[in-house]
Amino acid sequence: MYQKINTKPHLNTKPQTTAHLAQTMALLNMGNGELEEEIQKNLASNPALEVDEVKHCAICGGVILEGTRCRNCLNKQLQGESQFLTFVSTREQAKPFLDGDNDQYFEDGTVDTQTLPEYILRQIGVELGDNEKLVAASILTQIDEDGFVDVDVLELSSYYHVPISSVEKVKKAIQHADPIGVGSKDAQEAMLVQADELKRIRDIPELTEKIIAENYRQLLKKQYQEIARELDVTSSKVEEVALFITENLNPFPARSSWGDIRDQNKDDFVRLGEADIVLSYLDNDPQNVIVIEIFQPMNSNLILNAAYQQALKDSEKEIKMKMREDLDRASLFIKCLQQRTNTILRMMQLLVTIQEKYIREGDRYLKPITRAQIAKKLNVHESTVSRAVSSKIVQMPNRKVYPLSVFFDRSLQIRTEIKGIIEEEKEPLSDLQIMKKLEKRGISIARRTIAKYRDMEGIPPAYQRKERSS
DNA sequence: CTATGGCACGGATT
DNA sequence: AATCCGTGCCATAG
Repeated sequence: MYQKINTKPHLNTKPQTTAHLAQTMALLNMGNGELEEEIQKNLASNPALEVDEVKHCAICGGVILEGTRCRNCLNKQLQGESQFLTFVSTREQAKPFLDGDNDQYFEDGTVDTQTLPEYILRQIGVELGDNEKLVAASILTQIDEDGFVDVDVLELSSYYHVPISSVEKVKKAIQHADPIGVGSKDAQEAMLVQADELKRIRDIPELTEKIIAENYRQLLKKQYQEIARELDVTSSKVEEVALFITENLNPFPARSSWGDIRDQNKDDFVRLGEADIVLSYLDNDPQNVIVIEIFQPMNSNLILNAAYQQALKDSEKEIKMKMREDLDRASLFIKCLQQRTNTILRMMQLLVTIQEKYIREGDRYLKPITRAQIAKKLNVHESTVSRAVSSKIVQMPNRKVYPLSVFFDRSLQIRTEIKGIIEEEKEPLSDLQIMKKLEKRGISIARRTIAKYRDMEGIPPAYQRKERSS
């Protein structure tokens, strides 16, 4: 049904050669971040490849004059009876659709590794001696994109011939510099530093640091009652601390924002503004059709360098060979890119039709599907779907960001069902009782599995759910 | 005796 | 071939 929308002859689905095949697969595997690097690499190494200043719609090929979406396609698709619209957009065009409140060291949600270390160094430079500056620089070059670094104090101290205390002083200085907490080993340490810093300015809940330090795991799982039990305080005290933490501390100091984007699996965080695919409602009205936008990492399309093509004709025979080769590589690369976009596009159209209810109405309506089923419907190999899904990030109409694999989460639906049951319960229900309730609704799973799902959602066992706030 | 969590097995999925 | 996920069994706590 959706094939009708895309009647673009130059987008052949079947790869021609093995080289084509290999490259397409490689590209498909990449998220936009990697893809951008790959494109840059090709641009740099291949003179036959060029960036086109004129923006073309990747679907209909028409020129996009202004605005964010191709009017041609919009109109054409609106006239058709499709339940959704599809676009291929560039980052620049997409900006208004992404959350744009990034601060100075952010562009597209990633840290500019040039400026963050410099920024910090400038702050702490005055209070450090020359040797200490070297140590600071060395630490700062090692920080990762989250601003974390595992400082090997001993090694640094012997390498730069400074006392261990100096290295520690430097580390402390970095941690207390502006994005407070950078230079820590992990999120836990970063939050401790922030708590420490805040303590100087105002009062903080008394158990804050103890809980971060000793009950970190439970904290992530939101098992407040359990923590309260262990520390022998009321659970409202613990909740107070938890609230304070979410409101005032930032586990990823080098990132600008953190909110509901947290996945239950403790280290699974997704960055804002990094989406490869954005789903939204037309004109932001939930009544309207869903708009699918696939992002290209570059702000323009790639084309063959016309001058280079021209030059080929006038060249000597020996260079001709090499130039010919460059041109071939360039056009192959472009083809593969189109292929990648096209595959993702087709897949998204199918996914959105299947999971429309989930997208509009939430977790309860996610249908459990597998990549293999999608592959069958699209007539591609399942590994192709796997690649297309992997390392892609999708932004839902409600602006939440998830890995594309949410569409294939087999248990999400049941998990929310369980959450619902527990929220409505009067008396805490044991896992076994929940199981029976689920069976009445036509869902049959093992008792053990309920326990697992509960755990994933961070819900404590029945005997700890005695008093409910709310 | 009941409720729950740890470990590990086997089948499905990637 | 590697990984993920549901499940059964068993130990432990209450």
